[in-house]
Amino acid sequence: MDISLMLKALGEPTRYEIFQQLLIRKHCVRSLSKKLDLTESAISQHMKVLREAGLVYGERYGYHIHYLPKQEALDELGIALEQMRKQSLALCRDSLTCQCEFRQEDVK
Amino acid sequence: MDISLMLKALGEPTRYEIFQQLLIRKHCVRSLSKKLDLTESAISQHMKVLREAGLVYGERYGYHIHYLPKQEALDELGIALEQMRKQSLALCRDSLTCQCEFRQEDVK
DNA sequence: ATTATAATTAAGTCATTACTGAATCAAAGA
DNA sequence: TCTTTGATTCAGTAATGACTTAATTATAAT
Repeated sequence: MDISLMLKALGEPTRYEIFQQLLIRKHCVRSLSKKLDLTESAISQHMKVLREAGLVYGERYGYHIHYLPKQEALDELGIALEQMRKQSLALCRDSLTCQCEFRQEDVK
Repeated sequence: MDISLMLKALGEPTRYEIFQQLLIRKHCVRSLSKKLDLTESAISQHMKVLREAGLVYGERYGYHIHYLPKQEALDELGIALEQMRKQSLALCRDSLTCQCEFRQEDVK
């Protein structure tokens, strides 16, 4: 799974809001469209992005499709972030500096 | 701190790459510019976005400014994600369905 | 003070993308 | 099978934003 792709999907404010709504309860496209005051078309397109990032999936109930967050995606994201957190802590401890190999004379 | 803003900042592939580099060691703008093959101007603009999202900060050493990740930001992001993970788990357990209040006849 | 250097800002361009309305599709229910 | 309904796709538009070059700023070193 592609962390960068997930972040890109969630980095769009409307999609982040959609995702937050899905964490409260499952929603169909129309329900989200009403709640966020956007066309069903717009919501559907956002769902596609979220789906392709592996963040959500849909279950059909009669006429509706209920979308909900994908647990494994959140697990993966959590793991990735925990790793970053640890890397950052290590960096603080070791205080590795950039040697800044490049001076102006090298540039031209 | 604004989670959505952080996700937006990291959601851009180049900025994500920059941030990954900063997790390895501190970098100045020129160093990143060489590594990612972008102008210093472009890097500087990305740094501004990352800085304003609270994800990085800079320390001056002589002529250079060394940028590095901000620990608290990663902590906050981690906490937010852990909460999402738990919400998602609860949702699975309770299987709260969308009532789908809106039918076609309501729409027009 | 003057000079050197890295970083930032400004202005403009091009590509990406979020959105709408209309048309189409796919599954459900009769 | 035929109809209904929700979701998706298509085509086009407007806004956003990533990037470049050139100009400017701010700090450091002499």
